[in-house]
Amino acid sequence: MGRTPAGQTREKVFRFVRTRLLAGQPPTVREVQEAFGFRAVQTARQHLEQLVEDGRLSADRNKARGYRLPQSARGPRTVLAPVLGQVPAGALEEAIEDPDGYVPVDARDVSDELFALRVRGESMTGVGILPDDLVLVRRQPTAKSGDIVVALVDNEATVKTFKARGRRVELHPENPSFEPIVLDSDADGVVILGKVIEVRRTLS
Amino acid sequence: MGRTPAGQTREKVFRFVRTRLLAGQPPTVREVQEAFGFRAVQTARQHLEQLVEDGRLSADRNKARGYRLPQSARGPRTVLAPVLGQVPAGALEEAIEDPDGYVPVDARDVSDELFALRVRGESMTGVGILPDDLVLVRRQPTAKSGDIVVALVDNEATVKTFKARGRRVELHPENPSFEPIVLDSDADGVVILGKVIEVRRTLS
DNA sequence: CCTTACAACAGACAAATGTATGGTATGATT
DNA sequence: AATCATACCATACATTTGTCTGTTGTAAGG
Repeated sequence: MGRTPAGQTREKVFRFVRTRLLAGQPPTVREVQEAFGFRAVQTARQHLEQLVEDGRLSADRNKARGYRLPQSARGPRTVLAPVLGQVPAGALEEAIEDPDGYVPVDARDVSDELFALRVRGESMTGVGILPDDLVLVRRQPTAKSGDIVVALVDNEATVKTFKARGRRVELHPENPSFEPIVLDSDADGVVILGKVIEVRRTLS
Repeated sequence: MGRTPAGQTREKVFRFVRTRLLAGQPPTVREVQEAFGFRAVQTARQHLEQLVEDGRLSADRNKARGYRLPQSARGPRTVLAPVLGQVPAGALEEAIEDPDGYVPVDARDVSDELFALRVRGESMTGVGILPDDLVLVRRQPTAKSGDIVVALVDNEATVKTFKARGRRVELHPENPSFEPIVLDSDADGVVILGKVIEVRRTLS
């Protein structure tokens, strides 16, 4: 009966199970057994039970593939946000129906409606938003002063800093080469699509 | 025996299963049965089998909780990269074991080993990498000239642009207020932890 | 030497779960 | 009316899988 130093094998078992769980395929006790070459089911089971006792795993008793990650160890809830290429006039709904792809996002609030947009132009370089960056947007019809928003101006989606100035609304670029857009909040000229909550850039 | 319009129930079954799968908890046939109040296991099974035949699901035969999402219907393969707070001298392995959290990443290559690091300092503002940004890093021991890398200098992880200059290695900041670091590639002074493949910034 | 603790093994049982066979009812089609 | 397809039910069976009981070997401490 080969014997391994204390706790060493258990650590590997934990990683094996965690990997499988994160991949969405909870393992059975016997799959753990085979993965480690144990000749007895019970050996695998003892490790698993010990991990549960240590709080590193949780278990649905008497259920097939019943081992889970406890709430604490669990990763963030991930949702997929559609990546939109073009957002022609008001056609946000349709654009969301036919996205260019999806990106995974850590869902803080599952009720949030998210989408992603690729940035065009250099108007926001001053705050580190560069051309071709991807902005994650939470849909909302209004914004607070200082928020970076996606707004529909002249049938085109644009990323700007939102400023409320009395009865007016200003959309400020963050680049001295560009001019602010000033609009009457009553006018139909301005439509807030949502607020930018994250910026992503892929390198190379 | 109540009867439902053609295909209507099946659609709901599919959504139920998909939701469970995305949540990492594959359902059993009987769980589907109960979720829809079928009085026969077989009813649930027929729906599931039909979905498999339609290519909307795939199945591991004779396995508990064996229904899966087929590759096509699956979104981008999402993996979770550990977010590291501190990376003390060479202790990358240990740091990965005890992360501050995880972020979802679209895994182009599953074999890649990824981790995330929070940026400190303003040395890379020139390329839009600001303090408190999160950089996603693919572990690799070498880099090409021009790559933005995470390197270990004086027991501290730092983000810089990598430049090979003959027998020397240079780590360039992207901010005129900072000085490049020049090192002998032979010396132990430089350890490349990996290459930055993505930059993320959360707003507000 | 004795005790204790741990890692692993062997064999068996029972619950959970996938699968099969045959039947009833309803609607559409011919 | 006859036929066919679909949705559903009832029951049984076989495999997978979780769980239990008891045992062996090794290491550490008294």
